Amino acid sequence: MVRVMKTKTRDSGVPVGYDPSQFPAFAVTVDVVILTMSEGLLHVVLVCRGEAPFEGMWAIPGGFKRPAETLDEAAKRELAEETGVDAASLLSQFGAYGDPGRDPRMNVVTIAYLAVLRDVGAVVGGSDAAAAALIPVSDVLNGKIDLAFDHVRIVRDALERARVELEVTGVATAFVGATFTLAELRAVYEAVWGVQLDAANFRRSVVAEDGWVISTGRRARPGSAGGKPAELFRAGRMWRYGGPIRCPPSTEKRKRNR
Amino acid sequence: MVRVMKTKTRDSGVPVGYDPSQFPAFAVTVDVVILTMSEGLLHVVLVCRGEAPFEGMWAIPGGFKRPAETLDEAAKRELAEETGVDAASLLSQFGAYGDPGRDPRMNVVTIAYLAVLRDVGAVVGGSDAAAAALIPVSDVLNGKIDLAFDHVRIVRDALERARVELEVTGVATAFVGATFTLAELRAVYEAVWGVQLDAANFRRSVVAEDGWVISTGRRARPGSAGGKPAELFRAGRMWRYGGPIRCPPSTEKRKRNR
DNA sequence: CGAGTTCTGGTTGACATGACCATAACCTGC
DNA sequence: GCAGGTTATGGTCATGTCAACCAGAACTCG
Repeated sequence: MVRVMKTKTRDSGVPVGYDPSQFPAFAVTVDVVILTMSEGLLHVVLVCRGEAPFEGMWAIPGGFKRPAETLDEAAKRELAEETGVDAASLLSQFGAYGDPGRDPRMNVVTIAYLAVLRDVGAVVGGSDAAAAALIPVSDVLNGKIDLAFDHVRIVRDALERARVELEVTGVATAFVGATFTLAELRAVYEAVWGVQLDAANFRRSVVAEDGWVISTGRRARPGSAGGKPAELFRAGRMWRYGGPIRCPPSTEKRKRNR
Repeated sequence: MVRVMKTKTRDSGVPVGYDPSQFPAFAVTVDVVILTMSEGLLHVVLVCRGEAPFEGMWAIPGGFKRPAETLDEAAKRELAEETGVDAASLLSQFGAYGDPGRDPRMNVVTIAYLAVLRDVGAVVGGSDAAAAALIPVSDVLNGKIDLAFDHVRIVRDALERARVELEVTGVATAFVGATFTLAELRAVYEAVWGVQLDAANFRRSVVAEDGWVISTGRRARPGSAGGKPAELFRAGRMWRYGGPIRCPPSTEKRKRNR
């Protein structure tokens, strides 16, 4: 009786005994893929399951959507509960997963969100220390660490989303601290895209766009390896259409161009 | 008891009396925004609701997800039931909507899909003629036609998705027939993006990419206005990364470049 | 102080893109 | 058949974009 489009009288394909007035009940959950940079590598926040099924396996943090909250609010709540962070720099929905049998016990449809954090220390510290951890995404992608349910696929899709988000919205500053050097920012692009970028060209592209990064006048302390101290920037406004950096074309296309 | 991450013992923020072992039940529906070109304008397939609430208003076709099918299968089924089309050229999920109160009767979470069709005649004909119709998307966007539930927002998001899809996957050929002229293809870009493209440059860009369109050797019959008969093409493979045509930069940026 | 490292600006050549013009091939109306 | 309009298609050219590379500046470490 609910949301049934009565415009179509020929509802063939309906299994016998299926009563349209009775809608099937689902559990709706919200799962959050939390990405962050740590030691030059892209990491994802995972929790260790304490119950069956998949007991002891790693999984994406998440939980039930409540009837009185929106999906975005549910994602925000789950993120806060898991990491203690109130507002992520980025929290965007990127997919829904409802394959039958993805949860062996019942029908569950989950709405997946991508979150990007900059404050790594607070993440692990703020959560219940027992089971939350930062895992390199490469370990998840290459199967070194298997995840519960269909969470490997969800992480894979989240990374794909992060890649395009990085290109079109310029979310790179969400990964780094309040002030950052251009090398740090460049490391974000290189980690998410898996490419190498020329430092000089990167600087030109980023600084050229007005308001994308703002110089603080201060300088960072060089690392132990020495080198000229880098300029410190802070994030300007994010872009709606087109960030300053484009993902370079794939190698085969590059070769064809020569 | 289901999907509860037991890793966090401090589940503050949980309302008193909330029993985690009892998950809230939701109805899960799948709604399909069907876009097609008709008379040079972008159109969307809508159905007229025959029941309360929103009786007599236009709405996106959709229906309940069944426990035994995936979300993609549900979208495919709804599309087939509504239009009689078995396989759309494009059918991709683009968002989930679960605001409380979006359906006045109960908790409904809907997964929204974007479909692109080429065969306009079969769409309206194959469906129950009573209530399905092709409506120009402009009428929906500017509020000339109001939709049931939050469907206006869903259509808006679908169009936005179509815009980026057109740029990165080159789904333009999904809008036109099996064989088409470059003018037809160009009309798709112009309608979806709301821009004007130079015919000569468009041809160059499209033909340059190998395998994107394939010449059939035949020629179309010129319209009543005359003109040189256009070459007929058929669609090649779709692109995974980057179609041949880029959306031109916004006007303000264009002016800045001069 | 010298060697190594990192940052930062400059140059250059290849490529992509948009604007515009010219011509070809068709129609309609006379 | 011919004039004039219309569409398709190829050409040119100026401009902007971008990657690759080089060189100097500024720092640390030994």
